[in-house]
Amino acid sequence: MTTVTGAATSARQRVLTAAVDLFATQGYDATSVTQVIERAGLTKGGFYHHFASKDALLYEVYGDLITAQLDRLEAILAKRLAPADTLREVITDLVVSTAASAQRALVFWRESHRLDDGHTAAYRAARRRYHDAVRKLIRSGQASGEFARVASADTITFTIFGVVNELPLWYRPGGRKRPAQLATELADFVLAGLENT
Amino acid sequence: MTTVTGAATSARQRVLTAAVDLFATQGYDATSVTQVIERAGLTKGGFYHHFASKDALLYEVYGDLITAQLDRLEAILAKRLAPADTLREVITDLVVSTAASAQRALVFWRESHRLDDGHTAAYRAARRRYHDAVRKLIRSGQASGEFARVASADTITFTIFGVVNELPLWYRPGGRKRPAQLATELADFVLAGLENT
DNA sequence: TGTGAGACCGACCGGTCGGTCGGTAGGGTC
DNA sequence: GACCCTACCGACCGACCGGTCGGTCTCACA
Repeated sequence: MTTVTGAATSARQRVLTAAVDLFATQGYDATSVTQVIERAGLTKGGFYHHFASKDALLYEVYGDLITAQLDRLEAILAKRLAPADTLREVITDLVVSTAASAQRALVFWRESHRLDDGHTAAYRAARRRYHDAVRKLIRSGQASGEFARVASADTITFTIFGVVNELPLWYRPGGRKRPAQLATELADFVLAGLENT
Repeated sequence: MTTVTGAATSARQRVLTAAVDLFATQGYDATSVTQVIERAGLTKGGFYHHFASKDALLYEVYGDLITAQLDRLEAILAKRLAPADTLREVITDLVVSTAASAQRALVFWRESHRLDDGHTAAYRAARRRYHDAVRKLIRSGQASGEFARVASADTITFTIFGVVNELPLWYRPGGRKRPAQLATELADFVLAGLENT
């Protein structure tokens, strides 16, 4: 009922915004299409004119976030910096971009297990691609002797993605720490753990 | 329909087992009571004879996992070991106990946002208690100079719980690495990052 | 043999869900 | 003015949801 947005935003955009809000706070299943359209200020018919299904909406919520991250990953790798510098840049980008889209990241990540069909298989593949790149990076750093072998590349990779994926759960945009500072701290900590003494 | 269990298991236990399985793979909302009872091999009436509601079932799934973890935390803290040794024991217990109850941990943690009522507020409090204890431990280690100040205690705490909470997503009981080894690697890595050089 | 209690059954309830569809309002084009 | 197309409306649909309830079966104990 209460249309939140101003005059000029498109119905489609209003639906997306409302859906992210509701999905993030209530979860996907617990949010009805009716709730979404009430907040977005349109009707069932209008909704289904723009979106094929409720699932399609969830799919779109995540949208290009992961692919944009992947693009920037490739750009960082292309610079061919030393492993430590590469890893620092990768971690920083992950933290900053996840914090910037915290709500969307939260929704998709919490709900992604429901989406094993072809639609989202692409997203999961992208996710794995990112994961593999980081692991390979750590492994090569360990092979060259730049990184310590204190733990396996797998475990360290899971650790990095663990924090990053959970970040939407505790990060608050207005909080004391800026994303850039979080990123620096995390990179410092990870690289300290990898330091070859 | 297909009752998975043998003869002697109680209906109540069969329901719990079936529910954890289904919740873990499909999510709580997407799993109907009918699905649960079909797998457990009883009927609606039987289910509601044992459980007050579907919510109560979710509540029970997590059961005493977190409180048992909390008890062991207190036991470890009571030993009053050096921060590094304490942290190692804490991490080991977290990893091993989470791996041992991976499915249950996954369900509760993914679904816990739905449970803001009094029932589960206690669980969230326990979780926070654990979180605070680890942070305090790191902070005191940093204050005494045993740990490096490479990153804030907050960030390091979030990192530890990040991996642990995500562990149910990638850990496979039959996998190559035993939980104890994972725990050792993680503790090694964290402590390497905290080492004061 | 009688009786009471717990375990369990299954038809049924009101309500809500995601999704459909015939219709309309308005603007661009010829 | 006739036409189409896109955006949007809202009453409606069948399916299924969580939960109820009167009843049955079994068995311990009297």
